[in-house]
Amino acid sequence: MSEDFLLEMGYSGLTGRLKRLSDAFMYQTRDLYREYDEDIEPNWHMIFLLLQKNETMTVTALAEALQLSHPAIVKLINKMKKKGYIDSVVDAEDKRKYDLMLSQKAKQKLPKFQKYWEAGEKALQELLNHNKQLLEQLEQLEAKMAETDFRTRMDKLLVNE
Amino acid sequence: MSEDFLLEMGYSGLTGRLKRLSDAFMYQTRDLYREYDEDIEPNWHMIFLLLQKNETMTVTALAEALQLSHPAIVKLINKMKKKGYIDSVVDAEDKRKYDLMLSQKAKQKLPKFQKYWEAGEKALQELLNHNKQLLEQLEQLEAKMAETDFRTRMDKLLVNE
DNA sequence: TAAATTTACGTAACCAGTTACGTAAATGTG
DNA sequence: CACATTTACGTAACTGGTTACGTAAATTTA
Repeated sequence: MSEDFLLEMGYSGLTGRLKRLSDAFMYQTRDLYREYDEDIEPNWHMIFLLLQKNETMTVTALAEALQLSHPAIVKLINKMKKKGYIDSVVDAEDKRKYDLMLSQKAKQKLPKFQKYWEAGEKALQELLNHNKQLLEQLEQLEAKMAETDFRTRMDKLLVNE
Repeated sequence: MSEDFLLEMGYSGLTGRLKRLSDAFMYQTRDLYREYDEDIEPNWHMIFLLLQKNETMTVTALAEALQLSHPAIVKLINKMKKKGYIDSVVDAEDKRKYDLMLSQKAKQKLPKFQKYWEAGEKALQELLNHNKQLLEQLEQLEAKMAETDFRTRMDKLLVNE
């Protein structure tokens, strides 16, 4: 038996391999943060960047930008608040909304965090042989999924069989 | 603001995009199974295939073949047992081990399941434009990660800075 | 302007993984 | 052969997502 069954399985193994890879990146990044005693999580990265770029954003705006569900953002934000990285105020014009922004602590720590993020980016570039082929392939796949998603394609294939 | 921040972020967005993609495949496949009233989960696919190929396997053997932790396999297997797809007997020679195998129900349902899996494979081929470039790119990435993982590469880059 | 609808956010319950720890069986060793 | 070590599996607690449902504020509409 081979050492990696998913690799053997060609197309059918793809989804599992994507999962394994994304998990590996996440766990390894988290390990590194812990080793360096930083109380941040890997998936906060993009939240930090978005709030750095946009000053204030709402839960919904973050969810759209990252294409996650709003409860996912709520969970993230609550943890970041608990650690003191996020401040929020009720929106003046729409009391349903919270305007989220980086705290002083976050702004102060950002330069340090940036070093980790840069290291991550460089490590990724190494892993991808400094070319964007994988990125481009993924972009094509994402575009195709946006046209007609996996579910719908399976459905059609099952019906037309 | 762009509609997809991760896409904008190049290398840094990659890990999030892998996560999104693998989640999308999983959720959409699960939806399809539910629509067709099949009480199976997406991640059982490879377990079914492995047990079809190998007759009996232990928890550890499955974990190695799929490169998952053993508790992950235990959880999977318990659910599959609960649904009656897996039988297990204590190994005759080593009482710590369970020999896992497909139940009669599983064997009988396999041809039906195979149709879903084939549809999934075809849908994936469509999404990949019937070429294996993405698979190959991923394989290279996996090989590089096996050489020196992401964590170690980040570490080096941080130290040498 | 009153009522219906939509939007923003929160909560609960679920699924998929992980690491850390514990126990019992098998194996290695003095 | 007794004891120490390793291996196989199980359980608990955690992270990261999801969908489904509820509530309050804003907006639309009759």
